Amino acid sequence: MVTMGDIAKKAGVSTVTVSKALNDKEGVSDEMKRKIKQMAADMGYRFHAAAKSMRSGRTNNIVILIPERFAGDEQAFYLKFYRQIISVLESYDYYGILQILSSDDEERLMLPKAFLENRADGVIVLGQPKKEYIEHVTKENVPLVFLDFYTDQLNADVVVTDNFYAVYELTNYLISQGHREIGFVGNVHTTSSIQDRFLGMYKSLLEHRLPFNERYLVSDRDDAGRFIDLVLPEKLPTAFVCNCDHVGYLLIKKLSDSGIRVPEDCSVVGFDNDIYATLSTPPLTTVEVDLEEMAKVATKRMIEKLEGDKGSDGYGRILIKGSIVFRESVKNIQ
Amino acid sequence: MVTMGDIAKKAGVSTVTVSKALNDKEGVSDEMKRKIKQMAADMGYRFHAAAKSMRSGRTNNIVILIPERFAGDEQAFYLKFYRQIISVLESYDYYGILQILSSDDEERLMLPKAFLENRADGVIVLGQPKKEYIEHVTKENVPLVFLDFYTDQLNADVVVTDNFYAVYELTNYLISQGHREIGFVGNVHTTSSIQDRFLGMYKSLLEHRLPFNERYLVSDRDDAGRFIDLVLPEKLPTAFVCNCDHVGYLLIKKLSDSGIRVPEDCSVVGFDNDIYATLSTPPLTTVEVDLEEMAKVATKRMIEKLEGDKGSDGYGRILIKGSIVFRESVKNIQ
DNA sequence: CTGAAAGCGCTTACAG
DNA sequence: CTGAAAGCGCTTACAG
Repeated sequence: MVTMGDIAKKAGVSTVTVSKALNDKEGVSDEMKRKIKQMAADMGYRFHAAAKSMRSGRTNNIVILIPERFAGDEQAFYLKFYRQIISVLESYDYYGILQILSSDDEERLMLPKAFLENRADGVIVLGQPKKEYIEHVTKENVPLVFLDFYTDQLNADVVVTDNFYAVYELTNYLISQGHREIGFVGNVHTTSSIQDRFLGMYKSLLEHRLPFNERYLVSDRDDAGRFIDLVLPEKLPTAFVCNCDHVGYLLIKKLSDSGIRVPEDCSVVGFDNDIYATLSTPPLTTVEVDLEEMAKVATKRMIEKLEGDKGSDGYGRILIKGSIVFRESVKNIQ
Repeated sequence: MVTMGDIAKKAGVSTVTVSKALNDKEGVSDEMKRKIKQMAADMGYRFHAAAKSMRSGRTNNIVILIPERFAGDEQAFYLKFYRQIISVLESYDYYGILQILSSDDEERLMLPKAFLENRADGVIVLGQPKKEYIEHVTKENVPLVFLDFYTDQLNADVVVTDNFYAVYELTNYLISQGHREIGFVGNVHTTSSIQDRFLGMYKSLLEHRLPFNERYLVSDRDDAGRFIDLVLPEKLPTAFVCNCDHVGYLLIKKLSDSGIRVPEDCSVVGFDNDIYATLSTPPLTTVEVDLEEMAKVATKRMIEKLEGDKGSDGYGRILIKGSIVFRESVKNIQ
């Protein structure tokens, strides 16, 4: 291993000078800097993060903590999220250490091991852990950002997609296409995302002074989150808002099997713009979440906290806008 | 921050004793160990990875390097792979730092930054980079394991799925179901995986003294890997081996559109057992790759290299068996 | 069983 | 513009 000391010896200077030169600090002549950098390159010198970290007390690593049950998802949504995050981190010279939060560790309120070993400066929690876990981790002295879920903890930084507003807009669109009888597919008691999506639809109906018919509320999963068979109401609305594309896909299958054509007899919209939106026939009008922007905002927030621009104190809940993707699953029935 | 020194002061011993106690080394009375551990817990002591790393010269971090073009994949196959790897790493008290290899860095033969900064002890390359990159990285003094692709570098550790043998078995199965005219869908010049899958089929045909009809070879993508429209041969074989499920899915669509029923008129098999295998009608008989085992073997190999059980020297190419998943896309035509 | 000393590779604060 | 000294938190090798 080549150290600054080795370069110093060879160059006939002190390690202090080498350190200054390689870090482009003042107090070394340009000529000397050039020479030292050249030597470092020739000798295959590599920085030693641990030594730097010892002095600064910072590691430039961030833990990304994903509860186990979200990391097994077929579509790897959270892993894609993680991939966005590390790209942003890298642009700030940070690294992201992924840790999966096992249900065991979640139960026992264990902080991520990488953080406990001082391998990381902060933790981005990606996906909603149990309430007690959130409370516990908030109490510890851990720089935290919560990503993609709410919490009612006051002293928390939260970045979420604007579920509410996106479905509000989506429903406005349905109404602009002449729909007055609108249903919702989803169990509003499983996650706050689904609940907010439901409420977004509800707000749009309220604003247009349209009633919501409880019989048009179709559950798609049990309270534990497992999909159940969809039960269609006897009389159908002219359009369904589905809480996600996967369920939109299943609903269209169900409707087709009953001889009901989409969108001719019934319109359907989804949420996520994932693979199910393009695989269904017809492809779904849906909402695309802005993963990249969410990752960017959450990461920036974390780095602000760590590098302590003290002006940017206080906590915040940041909502990131999604965008509607128009496809062929909605009919204008005006 | 609490240090060993703080604990030592409070306990009235030296840091050496604290270090020994917390690391469960010999030379401290059980009574004292218990007391020190209790104090450490009470005081919220956290290990300091950087300090340990300075002495040992090791970080217990591994870089997982994925070329950019594999990390954008819709199904996030490589990210799922990464997720398996970190689970194995964690069980050995290691951490995985994901780095995406940009085409720029690939062109300029840049080693992953986390490695250059001595943040990691080794690199697992996941997914095939350019030939020049592989050559360069092999020459540098980096502990390396290549995962999920071949290289003709002799001094390399390689862990791949046994594409060849799996498709050989899959084709044997087709033949056992009475098929004699068997086609292949895939461009054999894009990746070594596809090539090996083709050769596995070919071996099975050879063994059964069946000819391979060049007209049954259907290309599915251009040499750059982009999907192209499938062109069916005028006369169809009784079965097609597809190089992946996605193409199997597309082929079945194509056949259905031409009024050809699967499996009644033509059987189809795929590879990967991904979402396309279950989404196609009928669902595909296919090969499931053993991600978990591959991750386990690759990770173990890396740790062996680092912890230098010198007996386990030398390099190897390790093939991991997949398994056939039987579904409804093959007809017995005996 | 316990501890004083040295050192891992670097940077900061100070002196020249 | 350059460098000697101290220290970041820990562990190893040695002495008692």
